Amino acid sequence: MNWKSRRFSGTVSLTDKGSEVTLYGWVDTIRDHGQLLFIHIRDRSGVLQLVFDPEYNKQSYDIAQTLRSEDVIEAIGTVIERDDAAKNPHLPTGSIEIHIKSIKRLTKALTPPFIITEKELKDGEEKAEFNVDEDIRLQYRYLDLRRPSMQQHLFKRYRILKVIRDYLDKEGFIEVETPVLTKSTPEGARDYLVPSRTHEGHFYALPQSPQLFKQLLMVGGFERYFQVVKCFRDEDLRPNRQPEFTQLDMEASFIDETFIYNLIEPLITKAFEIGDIKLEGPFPHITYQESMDKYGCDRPDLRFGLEMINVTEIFKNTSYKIFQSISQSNGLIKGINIKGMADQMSKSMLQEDLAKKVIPSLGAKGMTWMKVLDGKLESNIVQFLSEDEQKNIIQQLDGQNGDVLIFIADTDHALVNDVLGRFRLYIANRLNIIPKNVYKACWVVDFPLYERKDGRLHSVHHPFTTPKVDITKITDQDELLKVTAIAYDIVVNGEELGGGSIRIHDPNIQSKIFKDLGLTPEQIEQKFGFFINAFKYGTPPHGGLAIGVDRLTSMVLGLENIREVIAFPKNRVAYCPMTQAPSPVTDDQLSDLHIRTQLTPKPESK
RNA sequence: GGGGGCGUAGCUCAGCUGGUUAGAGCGCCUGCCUGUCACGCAGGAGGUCGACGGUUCGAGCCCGUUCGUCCCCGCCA
Repeated sequence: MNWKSRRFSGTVSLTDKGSEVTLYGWVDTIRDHGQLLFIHIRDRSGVLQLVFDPEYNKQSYDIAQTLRSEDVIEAIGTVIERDDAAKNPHLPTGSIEIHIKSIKRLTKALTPPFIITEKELKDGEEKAEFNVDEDIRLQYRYLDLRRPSMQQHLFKRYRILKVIRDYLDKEGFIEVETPVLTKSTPEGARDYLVPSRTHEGHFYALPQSPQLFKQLLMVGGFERYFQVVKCFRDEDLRPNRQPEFTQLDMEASFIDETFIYNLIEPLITKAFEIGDIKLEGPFPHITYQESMDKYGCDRPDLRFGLEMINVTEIFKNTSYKIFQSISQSNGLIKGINIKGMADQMSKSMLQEDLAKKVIPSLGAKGMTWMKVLDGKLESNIVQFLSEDEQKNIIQQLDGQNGDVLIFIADTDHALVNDVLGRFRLYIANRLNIIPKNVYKACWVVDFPLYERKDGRLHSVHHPFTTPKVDITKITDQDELLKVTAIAYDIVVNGEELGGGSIRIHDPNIQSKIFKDLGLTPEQIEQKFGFFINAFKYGTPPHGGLAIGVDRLTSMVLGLENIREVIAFPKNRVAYCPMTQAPSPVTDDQLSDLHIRTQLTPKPESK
C-alpha cells in the first residue's frame, strides 16, 4: 500500500490539475460507453470520477471493464480539468477527473444486497430516498455504514463529542471510567444481569447509569467529573430507545444548580452548532407545574403556542350539562386556541374526526369545539352557553375571528392535562403549524420529589435528589407529594435531552428519603450500605446531570431515529440481526456459571 | 403484558370478486455504444408468495395456528 502518497478522493481539486494522484477506495458506480468508461471511486472523503480510455491506456481500460460495484481498487492517474460541458455541478469534485494510467483490483466484492452508492441527482429532482428494511440494513451494517450519509452521521457524532470533551476539559472536568460489572440497584428499570462464575449464585448488573459511582467520585474529591458512558436498561424498546445507550454523565462538587445551568447551556449550544443550528439563550426556565398546566407534560415543545388555559371557573353555573356536572364535581375544563385555523378545520373534521375518533383514542371521553366568527362563538353547543360565558371564553382564550377553540373536560385532572397536551402536539403536526428549522431549548425545574404509585411513594428523579425544603419532620404522604426537588431537565423541541439534580449530602435526609420510599433498614443496608457508609466520611455538596448522547446527536443532525447515529444498534426487539445476539450458549458455559435455563413451555398447538 | 399493521424476485413494491404461465421499477448477467455522472439501447436469468394446517374442483388472496418485524399503550427511578 502506497499510503504515503495516497490522496483522499474527495480532497482532490482543480488546484491539483496536472499532478499524478494515487487513490484507494471502493467502486461506487460504473458507466461503460464502449470505447470509454467512467468509474466513480468512493472513500470516506467523497467520490471522484476516473476515466478509462483505451487510447490512453489499453491495459487499464481492459481491467476496468472487469470491475464491479464495491470492488476495492487502487487507481493511479493524472488530474485533468473537465471540459466545461462535461463538468458536474452536483459533485464536489465534478470539475475534475482522473485519467487512469494504472488500476488494480485489491479485493473483489459480491453484489451487495442493497445499493450503497448515494449518487447525486439531476436538477429539480428529489434526492432518492434510501428505503431498505431496517433489519436488512442491520444485518449488513458494515455495508450500510459504507453509505456516505451514515459515515457523515458518525463523523458528526464524533465531532459533537469532541467539542463537548474539549469544552469540559477547559472547564476543569476530567473523564473517569466507572465499572460496567457492578451491583444490581433496586427501583428503576430492569437490570441486565451477568452471572458470576467465581461467586456461585451471585450476579453482577450492568449499570443503568453510573449514578452511585459518580457521587462516590465526589466523595473521593475529584470535584469535576464527566464520562461518555454506555448505560443499560432491560426494558421494552421504543423507536427512540436502545437497550444500551450512551450518556454524557457529569458531576461537580461545591456547586448549586446555577452552576449546572451555566455549564450546560454553552455545551448544548456548541453541540447544536455542529449541525449549523443556533440555539437562542439564555434558555428559559419553566417550572414543572407551569409546564404541566400549559403544555400537559414535563417536556414542553415551545416552538408553537397552543397553550392550555384553565376555564373551569367560567362554567361553574353553566347550563351546558357536561361542563356543569364536571365543574361542579371538582373537575377540570381546559381549552386551547388554534389561531386562525377555522377555514382549515371543517365542522365534519371537528365533529366526526377529532371529537369522535382522535380524542377518544387519546383517552378522553369527548371534546367540545367552538369557532370564533364575527366576534361570536359558533358551534353545535353554543346555544347552551350564556352571553357572559361566551364573552368570558373569548376573552380568556384571546379569541379572534377565524380561531378554533378546543376544550377537554373531565373529573380526572391529570387526564385532562395529558389528553389536551397530546392533542396539542397532534393537531400542531396535522395542521403543520410547527415551524421548520426552529429549535427551542428550555430548562424544566422544580420537579416534585415524589410521585404516588399504587399508594406508595416513588422518587420522580432518583432517591439521591435534594428536596427543596426540610422533609425530616414531614410524615403525611399528601404533604410529601407537594415537596419539590432541586432537579432539572434540559428539553429541546419537546424532547428531553438530559436531566439531573443537586444530590443529598446529609445522611439524615438520605435515610428519611429511603424511609419514605418504604425501604427497611435491612434493605437499605443491603442495597446502599457501601454508599451510605461512604457519605459518613465527609461528603461535599454536589450535583450533576446526564445527557442522552444518542438523542442529542440525532436531534442535532435532524434525524428521527437514534439508530441512525449508532454504529451497531439493536433492532426494535433488542436483537442484533448481524451477530444474532442474544443467542443460546453451550451447556458447559452454563455449567461454569452454575446456571440451568428453564424455558417457559410453549402451549401445544391443537 | 395488551392492541394494531406488514411479510410476494437481491432491494422497493403492485397483484381485481378465489380461476390459465405471479408482475413492475431498480439491481444483477450478456451484447452494443467515445463524454457519462440516476448514461442509453437490446436481450436474459432470477419466486418454497414467511412457515404449518384447514376450507375449496381450484388459495399469493378466505379461515386457524405459528414465526419474524414495525407502530401504539403498559414499562423506561
